[in-house]
Amino acid sequence: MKGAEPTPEPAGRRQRKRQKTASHLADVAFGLFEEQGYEAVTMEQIAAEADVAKATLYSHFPMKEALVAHRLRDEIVEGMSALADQLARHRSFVSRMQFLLRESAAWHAAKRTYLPHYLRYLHSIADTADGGAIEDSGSMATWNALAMMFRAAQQDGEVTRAIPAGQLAWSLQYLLYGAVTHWLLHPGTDLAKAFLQAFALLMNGAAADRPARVRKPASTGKTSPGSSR
Amino acid sequence: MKGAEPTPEPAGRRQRKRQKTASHLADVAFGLFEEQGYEAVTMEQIAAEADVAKATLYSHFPMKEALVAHRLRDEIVEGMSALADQLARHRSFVSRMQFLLRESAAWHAAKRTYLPHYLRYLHSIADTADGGAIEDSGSMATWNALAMMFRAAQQDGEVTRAIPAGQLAWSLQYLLYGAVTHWLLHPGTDLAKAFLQAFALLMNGAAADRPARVRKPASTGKTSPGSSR
DNA sequence: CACCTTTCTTGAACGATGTTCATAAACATA
DNA sequence: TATGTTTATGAACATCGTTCAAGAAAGGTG
Repeated sequence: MKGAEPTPEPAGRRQRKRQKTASHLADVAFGLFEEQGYEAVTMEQIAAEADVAKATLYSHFPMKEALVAHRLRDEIVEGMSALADQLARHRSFVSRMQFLLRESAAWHAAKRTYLPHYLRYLHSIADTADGGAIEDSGSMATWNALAMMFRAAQQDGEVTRAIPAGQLAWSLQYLLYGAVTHWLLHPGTDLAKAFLQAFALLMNGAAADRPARVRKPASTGKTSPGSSR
Repeated sequence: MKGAEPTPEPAGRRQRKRQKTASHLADVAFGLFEEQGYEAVTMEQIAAEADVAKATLYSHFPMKEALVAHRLRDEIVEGMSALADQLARHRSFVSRMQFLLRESAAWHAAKRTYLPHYLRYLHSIADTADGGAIEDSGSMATWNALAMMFRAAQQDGEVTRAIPAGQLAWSLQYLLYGAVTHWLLHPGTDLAKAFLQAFALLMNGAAADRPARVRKPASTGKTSPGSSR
């Protein structure tokens, strides 16, 4: 029951060994996290437990949050592939996406404690403009899947082709990010519901259904007197 | 030319003095930032320059990013009020919003260097679930303005009433946040354009204009008279 | 005015983080 | 096998953010 390996054969043996020790470190770290809580565990502790030097640990994971990110990224990737066939069973794009969002919400709820640290990590690599580091930043897995789904929906005529699928994907991702943030701040709210609402908004838009109904032909004064907020 | 005071009369004299020293500290910090760059300036340096103890500085601003946030929040608030009358000149909601987004994009471009730190601050107060701290977190100013605009648009019939204005406001905010993040990572892209595209997406949605055109007639024999919405 | 209470400031320490560097080991290539 | 490159090591280091007890200042009360 060791950590999964989303990257099958990296290249040389060196790279493989490096990834192996990385996974080992992440495993050890997660063991300590679940044992004593994330905050209570220090980097030195992790290094000692894994029997490596602190500098070695830092060469793999520059921050403590990166350990969380490593694990969660793996989980996302394998979760995605696990859901692949179930996704294919759904006929329409909307149905597929709603299923995915529900699953995603459940996953978020399960990993709730680690999400703040994961998000902090994602945010931290965003401003260190590393360029290359973003390519496999974990949220890329989600992004790729979403983009593929949007692209397929565009070809099926369910989604407009006027907007690139990639742009739709990250638009949805940021809407979901907002929902997660809100949910983390206000426990008890329904994350799945928020996800679905965000998706519905993205699909249908916020414009009034009937294009600018003739409200206010003159000074109105018609019905609905309560307009002051 | 001192820092503005968005909070006119807080309450007692004590509170006022506290806010005054806070503004003083932020001013001193910003002077050093522009002089030596954000990273190069340390908290001890700021405290020394402002002639207070380090603990005092930390009691006002728990992190270095909070100094940036304090200043930018003030700028946002006064910028909003400065734009209020210009906003009122625009007739339609879409026109108003596009104007606001263009101005906002220009402001972001001007403050570019500080944005990563500001965003990091916003993100940091999100997971410390302080509850009360969020109420005046600076992005609240933007959120309030957006929510009011959406509410007005709903009353004018330009925006659907099926979704609360507040929800629309933070949906847009997270879309804009995504655009800013993307822009910070990829300089040279047009932020104003991205803002306007995000807004257009929020308004019009991503669903295909013609509901499920008859692509792939084999599967569903339905002639699809367009009922998906 | 004298007194008490609350809040803020101060200085100094502290642990943890993240960084640095020279050295040694492991590996790849020839 | 010999050489060069990547990685691991151990130890030191600066800074950050935090903590604490004690003093100073503002506020309220008699």
